[in-house]
Amino acid sequence: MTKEDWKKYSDVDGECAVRNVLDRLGDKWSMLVIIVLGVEGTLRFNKLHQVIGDISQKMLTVTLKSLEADGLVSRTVYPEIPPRVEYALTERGASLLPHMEGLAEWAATHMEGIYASREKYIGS
Amino acid sequence: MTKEDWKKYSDVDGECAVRNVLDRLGDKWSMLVIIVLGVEGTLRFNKLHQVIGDISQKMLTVTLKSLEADGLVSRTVYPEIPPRVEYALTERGASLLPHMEGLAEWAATHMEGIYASREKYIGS
DNA sequence: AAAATTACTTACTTCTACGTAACAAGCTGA
DNA sequence: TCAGCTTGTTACGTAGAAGTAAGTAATTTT
Repeated sequence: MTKEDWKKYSDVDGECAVRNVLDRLGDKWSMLVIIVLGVEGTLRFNKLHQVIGDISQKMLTVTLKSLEADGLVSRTVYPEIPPRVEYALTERGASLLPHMEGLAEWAATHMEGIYASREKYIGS
Repeated sequence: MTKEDWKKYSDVDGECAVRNVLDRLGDKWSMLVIIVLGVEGTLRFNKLHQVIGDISQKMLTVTLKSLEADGLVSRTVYPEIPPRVEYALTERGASLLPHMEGLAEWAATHMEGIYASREKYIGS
């Protein structure tokens, strides 16, 4: 990726597609949902809720909707009573997994040093 | 990365180091600042401000401080008048660059399909 | 007839990230 | 003497992100 390629990521005109796409993944839960679906495979709503643990029901639905809108997660409804809805990564969502794994591995590798830095740092 | 490895990323007890580290990078400006410093090399405050274009002065200082606290960016003050302060990536910050490039390339590749998905999607 | 199940929705409140604009320090050149 | 340069800080306000808790629908179980 060259210097020229990167120029376009600072959107002076407010129209940077890359930033627009990544902003959605930068919220509190999207990455985690993708990772969990990637690791566990297809999951129902309540199971997802239980695996993540500390997400509220509302934020789980909101996050899933946004991921579904972007075509990263598929939603399959089985018209039974009580209802059954299964969530899974789409191909596009799965293609994102390696990058998230890369980031997470980086974080796991460096977190000790980062914590040490934070403690030493005296903000003005 | 195995299933067991990922288990720890859902922090039921509120203590997930990976999430703690990545949360700082998920804000509006951190990734962009790292990318710009990675591409352009060492930069002074005002130059950084000008290259990014649409960041406020306050958010640039806040973002830089947080990156400095985490040891991702170095800050060098030259005691001159008017002052000169240079920012650059540390080794740790530079080690993050490939992952960001990976993400950005993924976004550039998929943004067209994602935009199409968003338009087709009818949220309830 | 009451309670449980599943997958949500809605209303309300709280929190925090971010933006704007003014001010500050300390020397320099007009 | 006074505006101007660079790198910030401070006070203040707001929009949107996120949390809480209750409600809903349709059916089976007790």
